[in-house]
Amino acid sequence: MSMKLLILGLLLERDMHPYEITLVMKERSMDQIIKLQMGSLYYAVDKLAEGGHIETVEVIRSPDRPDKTIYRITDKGKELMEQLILQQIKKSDPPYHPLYMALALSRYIDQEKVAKLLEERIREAEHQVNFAYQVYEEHISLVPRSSLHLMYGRYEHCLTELKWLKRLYDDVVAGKMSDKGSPIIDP
Amino acid sequence: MSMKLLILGLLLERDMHPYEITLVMKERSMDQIIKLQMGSLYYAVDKLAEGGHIETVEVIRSPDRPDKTIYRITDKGKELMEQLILQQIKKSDPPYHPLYMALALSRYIDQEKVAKLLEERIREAEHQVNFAYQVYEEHISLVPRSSLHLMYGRYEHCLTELKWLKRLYDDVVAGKMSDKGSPIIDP
DNA sequence: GCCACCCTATTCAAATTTGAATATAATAAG
DNA sequence: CTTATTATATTCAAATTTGAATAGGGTGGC
Repeated sequence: MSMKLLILGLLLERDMHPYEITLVMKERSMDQIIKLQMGSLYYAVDKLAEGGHIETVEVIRSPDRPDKTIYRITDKGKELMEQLILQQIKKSDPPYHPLYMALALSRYIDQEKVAKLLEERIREAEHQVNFAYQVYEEHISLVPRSSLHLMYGRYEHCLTELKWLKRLYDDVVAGKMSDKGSPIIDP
Repeated sequence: MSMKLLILGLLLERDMHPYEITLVMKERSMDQIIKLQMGSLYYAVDKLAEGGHIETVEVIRSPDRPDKTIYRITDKGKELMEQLILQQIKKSDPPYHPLYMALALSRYIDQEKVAKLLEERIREAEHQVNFAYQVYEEHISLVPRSSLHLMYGRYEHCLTELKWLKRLYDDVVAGKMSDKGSPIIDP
């Protein structure tokens, strides 16, 4: 659903063809917030077009390349956008975290392997934190606060994740993952 | 994938039938970490059985109810488990957050509606934080640290989310979502 | 000058997830 | 006593996501 929302949001600014949407997404590092899968994008565009929420402006044909189909958002599309936004704000699935599951079971396997991988993860998480903060800082005077909240929120979530990974790592190398009885202490 | 991991993990403790797995999941509030959809569960069980990672122990037939098929994990299944755990730790997609997208676009629509929904969200988030903390506290002396990290991590993530929602809410009621130029301040 | 890789643009089959339907029994609420 | 909800157990069609395939053109390096 949030792919549809993204498409509608971008078409609000100007008419585009699907591939162009991917470019804009990358430019604005939106691909960090919503997974950019070509298949899903084209699928969502088709569905929106079927439903009359977006419509074809023109098809650009050139002999060597695939046709470009440029779309525009319709009034129906703008209504759908409002609905989708409200719907998304409303529904609050808890943040599912695939690593949680893996970590709970990780004590059954070779702790050295786990530690190695966690190190990599921590390094990546550090990059993500830095990057997210940079993106935030660079946009302070450029984008409306709604977008800024998004960037700052991403920074904070990444930071929370990083701290968690570090605690895990410490326990793994200390061989404590199977211990019982002691609470987790914040650094 | 993490559904398969969950199934393998639980079958490690004892043989079960799929429905029983759902019960254990709820008991341990694992349904907060991984979405519990019956369809997905049965699908994953079928796939695991097909691949020889789990096998049928017995089928209990009773006249009035559907048959219960009880499964056990195989050696091949234990190997798969190790692989899946390492794989999950390795791959680090950034935490996709569907609300981010919605919020970035929310300034285009009626701010009062947004504020109302955010209030509800905040209330829910508060419950989640409290619940997550309770779950953590109650398990301190009962489960190994690997599981405890999971619970504490969940608490922290929920807390980060809550703070974020509150900042958003403040800006929405102050009508600042379209403003530019000022940084986000932590409370 | 050619090899390898990235860019442009889209399509497709296969895997997976979703959401609801099925059918019966037990328990609770009024 | 009757109606509503919850528990038992699984299945299925439809929607969606994934991951890779396609196919020609441009670009940088050696």
